Amino acid sequence: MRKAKDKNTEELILNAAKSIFQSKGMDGARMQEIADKAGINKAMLHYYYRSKQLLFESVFKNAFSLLAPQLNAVLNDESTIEDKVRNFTSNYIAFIVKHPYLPNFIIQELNRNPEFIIKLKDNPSFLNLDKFKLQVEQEIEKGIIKPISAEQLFINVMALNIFPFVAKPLLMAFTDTDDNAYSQLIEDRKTEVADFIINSIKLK
Amino acid sequence: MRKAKDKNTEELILNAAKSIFQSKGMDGARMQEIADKAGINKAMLHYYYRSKQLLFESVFKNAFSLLAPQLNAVLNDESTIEDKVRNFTSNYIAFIVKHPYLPNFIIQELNRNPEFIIKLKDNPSFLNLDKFKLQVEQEIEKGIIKPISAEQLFINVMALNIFPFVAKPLLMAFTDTDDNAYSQLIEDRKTEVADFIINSIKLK
DNA sequence: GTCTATAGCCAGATAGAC
DNA sequence: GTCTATCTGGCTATAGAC
Repeated sequence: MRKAKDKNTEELILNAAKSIFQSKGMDGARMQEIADKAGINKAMLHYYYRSKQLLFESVFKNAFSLLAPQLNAVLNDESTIEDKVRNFTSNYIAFIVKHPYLPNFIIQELNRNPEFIIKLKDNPSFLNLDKFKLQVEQEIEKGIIKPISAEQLFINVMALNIFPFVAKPLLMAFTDTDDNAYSQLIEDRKTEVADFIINSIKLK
Repeated sequence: MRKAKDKNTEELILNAAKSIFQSKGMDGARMQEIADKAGINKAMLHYYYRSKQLLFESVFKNAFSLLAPQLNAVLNDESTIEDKVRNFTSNYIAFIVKHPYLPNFIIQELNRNPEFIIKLKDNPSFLNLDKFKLQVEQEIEKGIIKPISAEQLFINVMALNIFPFVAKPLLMAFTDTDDNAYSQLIEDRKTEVADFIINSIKLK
């Protein structure tokens, strides 16, 4: 039975770096703070990852590789659009509740450095919407859903699911809710969002 | 007839700071870069705004005061929910197209420093959802729209309108579009988003 | 592999001439 | 009000002992 203490140093550093980078961003993070969190000294960070930039990239790729596969799995399975929307909404919200800093971290750092995504797109496991597009067109033709562009539908699903996490402080202020009430709002969205989307696109 | 050159130094600095802070964030911005952009030297920044922190706060409050009044105006006018959704969507997207860095800046900096919003909430012109809530309840009762919580509806409207700007690099990659194609997607959303929402909540 | 000490640089802030 | 020059502190990164 392994304890956390058995983790090797490299992993300790990566976990500490994840936590600091995701809450403060590349520019706001301090190597000293990462070292403190990992319980080792600054020199070790450079010994294992050479520079702040390389340590950051390790954390970023690691974070991104958590998000994309889940999206792909849902988009490319054999279920109907309606089921895809329901599964995605419920699963993705549950996932992000466990990793609340993740979407904001990804979005923020991609805005800071948009060229960065070019590297990611080379990866063969990167998101591919082709199958989803085809399916949307087919269901429209069959009269199952109303006409909508697959891209717009995809953006809507992403927006409705992810935005409440990214803009949490702003939305808490606007809706005048505290942390508990806001968590409840989010919890409700696991089904609310799917209903909202399905209501909009489904033909009676 | 005033030329840009007639602007006083304080304003020059604020505009330069706006541009740099909004694209790089508080931590990524450099006073030297702001001075260069304003065409003056670093000492002047401190002469007028004392510290980086205070200069940043001026920019932030300035940016925030652009967003909130527009929201309030739409939410508190006398039109129906449907018209509110249509007006808001079309106007807000047009507004953000002109200030593309604004939403991301606000969201990012509020995440970095969530206590900051407490100061903003004290402002009497801060967003108030009471009237909107009442109106949603009334239209539900009258059978004009389907039952939905006003907060969830509000979050949905915000998410669908703002997220495409905040997550632009990510969504461009996922939908495999270039800058022009993405601008077109956004342009289409001025009506698409309103239709999407109305379809979902309106009773036949 | 892990540590302490420090090099070297860069950013925010200030002093002081004009 | 505006400038140049400089201080001061903090940060990344490395040297070198163990």
